[in-house]
Amino acid sequence: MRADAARNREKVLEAARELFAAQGFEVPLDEIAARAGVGPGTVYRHFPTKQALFQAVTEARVSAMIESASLPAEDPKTALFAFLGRMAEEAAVKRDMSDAITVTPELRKSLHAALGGLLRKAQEAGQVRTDVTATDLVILMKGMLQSLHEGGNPEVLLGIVLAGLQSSRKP
Amino acid sequence: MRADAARNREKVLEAARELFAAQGFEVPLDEIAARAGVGPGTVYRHFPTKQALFQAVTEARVSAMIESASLPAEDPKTALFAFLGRMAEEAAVKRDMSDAITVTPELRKSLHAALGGLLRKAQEAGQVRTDVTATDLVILMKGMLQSLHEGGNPEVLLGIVLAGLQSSRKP
DNA sequence: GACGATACGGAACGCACGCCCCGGTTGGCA
DNA sequence: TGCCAACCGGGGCGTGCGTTCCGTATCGTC
Repeated sequence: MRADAARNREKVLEAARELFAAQGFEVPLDEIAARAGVGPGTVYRHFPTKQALFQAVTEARVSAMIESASLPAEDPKTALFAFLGRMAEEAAVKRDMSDAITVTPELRKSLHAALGGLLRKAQEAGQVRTDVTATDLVILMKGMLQSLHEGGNPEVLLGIVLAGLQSSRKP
Repeated sequence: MRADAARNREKVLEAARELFAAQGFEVPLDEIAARAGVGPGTVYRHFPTKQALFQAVTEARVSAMIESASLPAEDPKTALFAFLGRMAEEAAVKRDMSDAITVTPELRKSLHAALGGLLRKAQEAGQVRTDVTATDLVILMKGMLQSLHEGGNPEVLLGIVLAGLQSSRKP
C-alpha cells in the first residue's frame, strides 16, 4: 500500500471515530470526508460502504467490551451489572454505541450471546427476575442507551433498570 | 366545504391513522396518499404539512390519555403506574405513540407536566425513588416505548421499569 | 529523471422524500 | 342545465445522501 494511501486511511478513520461518536451513524459521509480533509471518493477507496467504515470504527471497541463480560466478579449479579454499567458508561459519551447494536447484525448477536450468558447465571443464582430473556435485555438496553443521548441522567436511568432487574415480582 | 372534499379529507385521515400506527412518522406521505386513493396534492390541500397531518391523527388520542392522568386511584403510586401502563399498552400496538413525544413539542410538554404531577405525589408519599425527575421519566419511557416495537415483551419491560422506580436505593 | 501504476478529489448519478403547481374535472347553486 | 368556483391528480422541483466515475496528481521504481 502506498504511503499517502495509508495516511489518508488513518485520517478517515480518525475523523469517522470522532463524528460517529458525536453524532452516531446518521452523520453524512461527506462530512466525515470533509473533516478528514479528503474527498468522498477517497473514503470509498478504503471502505466499500458507509456501513463498513462504521463497522471498522466500532467493531474493536465493542468486541473488547463484550470480552470484558468474562471478567471475574464476586457473584453473577455483580458481573451482569458491571457489564451493563460499562455499556451505559460508553454509550453516555459515544453516540455510536447504541447504533452499533442496530447497524451490525453479527455484533448484535455477539452482544446477545454475552448478555445471555451473564443473565442466565444471575437468574440461576436467584439474583435476577427470571421472566427476562436475553432478547428483552438487549432491546431494553438499546432503548435506555438511546435515552442517554436525550438528556437523561445516566446514573438514575441505569439505576432504575438495575433495580428493576433484581425485583422478583411485579408491584 | 364541498362534499367530495370532506370525503377525501376523511379518507386521508383514515389512511394516515393506519399507516402512522403501523410504521410511525417515518412513513412516506405519498404512501398515505396512495392508500387513501388520492394524490399527494390532495393531502396538502387539507393539511399544510406532514407534521400537521400527524398531529391531527395523534393529538386527540394522546390528549385523552394525558387527561386520564387525573383519574382517581387508591394511592399515588398506583395512579402513576396505571398511567405508565396505559402508555405502554398504547405504544405496544400503535407505533406513532412514541413518535408523538418527539414530533410535537407541545405534546411533549403536556406529557411532561402530567407525568411530573403523578411522579411528585408518588415521591412525596415515599413510594417512588426521589432521584428521578419528570424529564428522566419522559425520556426513559420514550426509550422503552421504542423498545416495544423491536420485539420486547411489553409486560416484562414495563415490569422492570416499574419495579425499578419503587426501589429506594441502588444495588 | 521519466514512466506506469496507484490514489486522489470532487463533480455527477440515482434515489427517496417533502412539498408545490397547473391543466383538467367535478360539485352545487342559480 | 349551465356556469364558476372549488377541488383533484400527478408530474415536477429542491434537497440531502450514498455511491460511482474519471481526469488529474502523486508515489515509487528503474
